[in-house]
Amino acid sequence: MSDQKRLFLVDAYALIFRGYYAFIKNPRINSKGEDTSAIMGFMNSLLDVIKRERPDHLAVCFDKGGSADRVELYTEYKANRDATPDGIKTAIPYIYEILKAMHIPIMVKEGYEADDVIGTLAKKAEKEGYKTFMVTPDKDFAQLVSENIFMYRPMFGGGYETWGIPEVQKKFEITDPLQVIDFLGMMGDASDNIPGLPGVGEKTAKKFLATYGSMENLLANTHELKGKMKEKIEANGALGLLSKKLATIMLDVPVDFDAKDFEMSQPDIPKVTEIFQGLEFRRLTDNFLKTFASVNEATDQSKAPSNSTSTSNSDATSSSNSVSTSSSSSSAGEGQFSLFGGSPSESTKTETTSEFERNTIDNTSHFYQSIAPGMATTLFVKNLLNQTSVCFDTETTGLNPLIAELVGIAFSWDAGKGFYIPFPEDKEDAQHLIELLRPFFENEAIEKIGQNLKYDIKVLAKYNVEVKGKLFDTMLAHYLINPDMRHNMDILAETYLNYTPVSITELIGKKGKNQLSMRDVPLEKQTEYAVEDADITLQLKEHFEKELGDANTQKLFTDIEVPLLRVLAAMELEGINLDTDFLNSLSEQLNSDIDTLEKAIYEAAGEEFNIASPKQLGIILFEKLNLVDKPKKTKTGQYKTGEDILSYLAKDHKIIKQVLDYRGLAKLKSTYVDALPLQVEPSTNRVHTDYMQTVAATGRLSSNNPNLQNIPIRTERGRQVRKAFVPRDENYTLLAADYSQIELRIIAALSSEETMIEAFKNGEDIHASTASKVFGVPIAEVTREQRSNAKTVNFGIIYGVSAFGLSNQTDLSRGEAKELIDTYYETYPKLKKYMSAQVDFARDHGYVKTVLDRRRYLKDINSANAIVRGAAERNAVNAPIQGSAADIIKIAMINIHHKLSLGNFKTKMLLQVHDELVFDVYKPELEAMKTMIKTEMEGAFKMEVPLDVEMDIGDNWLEAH
DNA sequence: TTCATCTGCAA
DNA sequence: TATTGCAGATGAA
Repeated sequence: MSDQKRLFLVDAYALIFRGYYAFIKNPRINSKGEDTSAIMGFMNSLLDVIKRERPDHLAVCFDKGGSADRVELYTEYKANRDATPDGIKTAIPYIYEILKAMHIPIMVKEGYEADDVIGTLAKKAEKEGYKTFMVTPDKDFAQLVSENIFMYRPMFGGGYETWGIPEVQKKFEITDPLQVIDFLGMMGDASDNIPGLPGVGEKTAKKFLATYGSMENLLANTHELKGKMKEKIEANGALGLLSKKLATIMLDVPVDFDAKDFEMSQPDIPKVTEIFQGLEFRRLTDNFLKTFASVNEATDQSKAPSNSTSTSNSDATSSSNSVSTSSSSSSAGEGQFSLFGGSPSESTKTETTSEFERNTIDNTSHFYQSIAPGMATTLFVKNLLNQTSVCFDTETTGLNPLIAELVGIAFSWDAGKGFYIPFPEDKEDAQHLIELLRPFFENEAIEKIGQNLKYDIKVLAKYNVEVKGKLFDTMLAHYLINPDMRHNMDILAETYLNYTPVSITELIGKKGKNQLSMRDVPLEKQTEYAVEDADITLQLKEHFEKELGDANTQKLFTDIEVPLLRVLAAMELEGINLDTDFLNSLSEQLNSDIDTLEKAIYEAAGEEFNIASPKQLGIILFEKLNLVDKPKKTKTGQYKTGEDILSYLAKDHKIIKQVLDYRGLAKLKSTYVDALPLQVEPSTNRVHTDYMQTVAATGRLSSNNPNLQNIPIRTERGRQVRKAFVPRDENYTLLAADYSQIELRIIAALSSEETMIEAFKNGEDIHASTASKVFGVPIAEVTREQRSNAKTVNFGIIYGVSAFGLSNQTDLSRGEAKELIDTYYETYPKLKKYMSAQVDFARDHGYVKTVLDRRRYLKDINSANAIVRGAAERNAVNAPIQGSAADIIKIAMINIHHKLSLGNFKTKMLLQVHDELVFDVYKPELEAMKTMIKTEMEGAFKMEVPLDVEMDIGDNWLEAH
């Protein structure tokens, strides 16, 4: 490191936008209803830069009034930008105010963009011997990079990358950073509306630059090009030169660089604190205070380390002494920390080394420590067992719990403090170590806290360790607090603790080629990361425990979601047997049928093309064959070729049916027949789906890797796939049990619509019954078509269908559809009343709820935008119904799982498909299971309308229906 | 390689 | 201009 002075120039708007959108799924709203996401995001980045780099010179640059010069050159410049979101507009005055209070200079020049201001300042500073870092994610700045000017780019997932000349050369495949201008000029920039050369994208631009070096040289040598490309470029030379000008950052903005003005100085701490508190930034305030405390410290020492992590070694003997001391006086919870060397400062003073190296990460905000193997572990576990509530987090070699190996486990039971037990690679040693921890995990009296405990439970199950006792899963808690948001820990930490944890990407890199395994991460970093996660999770728990508040939500959490997590873990570990030979032979049949259709389609089209490409297919159908006068287009301007559109055209040309058939078979083959066998887990020879418990806003589960909730059933060909799902072996049979019309029963019960309730009580065919009533014919005389239309309305009602939607869905005209809906509501008046009551409830309370008081918040219910409001109103009706059905089957699953384990049955519950459960039934247990499952499912929730479960068994999933 | 779009499967 | 999901193929960047 040289003594060269360092200047940091921050591209304010770029970071503000970035910060704002980072929170877009979980916007930060304070108690005054202000959206503070943009301010928070920006301040996080700014403090992060200051903390990491401790710049001695710093300024923040804004745009003002756009670039007069560029707009003069090209009126369309940035013309297609969406309006700045309100959340950003309102943030700007605050950010100005904060920067002023922080004594950070704000650079802004009317009629210039921040790019130009930054560029000009960077070049001036360079002349005065400064090293400049441009803090921005915007790649356009790469053109300014020189020996003394760098880009300092925040990366997604945390961390920064610095781009110097070599990085820019590599990234853009050029020799001189100035060529970035030619690059941008050639390929254009959609976000700035810079046109670029038509038909030139990144690849071509790089190729051109490698050959010609510049835009001008390319245009002078177009004779060397050929074909369409030659024509296009020759015709658009002027456009290319214009684009280059637009992409050039100006270096002659009338601003002065006077080093004194840019020196970092002590902020007005009380003022900043006051503003932060007004905005309700609690953790950010702490972070701010700490950042400036450490900046001062660093300044004092003149040469500061680049981070605040320190390592020290100390021996196990000293800890063992402390252990005996404090376990004899194990009353005070706080005192137990003295086990491992007393207060942090005390522990770091210990300097004795031994083979038991210990890793202590200690800064002003936290104290994290890894536990050496041997004696220290035993002592640690002893301490662990004295706790009543502990947060833990497993670190493993991968995401698949069936094959993941433990790399370490972090524990925390006191905010800001925690411990990490690294695991040896050797399997026997690892098993030996986990045995030491078994008494903790299997202790019924200790509450276990975690984020996504289903994962940890599955990992530990592979080591034959059961996690017993009360559980608190922060992810599940937040799912109940606000199901529409996202629930990953990093976002929760940012939202609720104003804290940005070390991201996993920063630790092990992006997925793909060079991603590290957690094992390759140095112990110190593992400790910091893992314990931080446990620490944060613990703090989130404190937060959510209060926020779950409402007694009924507590109950839903404790009695449903948490117990269900164990049930799901068991089902996922169990997996299901798949007959891959069967699927392989199915694949071959499909192949030959697809081949035949393909040839027929090419024949009918008169040329070969990619049938699976909607773009190419659209051109064939609507431009070549001119099948429709005015084909519908998608919002991106492509022809719509969806099944609903094409099926109307089937009579016009034989190619349509062929295409539809082709699509059906190709879909079947690629999505199911060929994909499923690849999902068989080699170590178990079964398929293990992963149920997501916190994804669906209504309370449903979702399934992935693979998704076993969308296996075909409606078409003959498709349902063959179900034959591939088979029992464990010949001693077992598959049993499928599904709720009959559960959603309609729920809406009937919730609305107290007697007519419909009676029909269910009498065991009538509900769709025929509805048809009989709305069409005014005796139930025995209902035609097939009438029943089908009634069925469509019955389902449509649940989703809030319109006459338009219904007419699309059926053969009815718009008028007929409207009439049908009107008659429907006349037949079932209370249903209509119930629906408006739900919407009213949502307007008044901002949420709707299910039978178990699961809430869904509908922020758009009072929106001025009719489309947005309409969607919220449909949600107000649908969410309680779909959600209540989800609640009910969850109850059944928990009770059934409980009965299965109590009775030590060999029968296992394998799958859940929203209203259906699938079991691998041990044949001798069949009769008992039939009774038990039906009883539990039908008895899961009592309503005015009885629940009805249909079940069947078979040698595969299809037969079981 | 990554990402958005289109399409289509289930309840 | 019908709810909730997941995922494959394509094609642009």
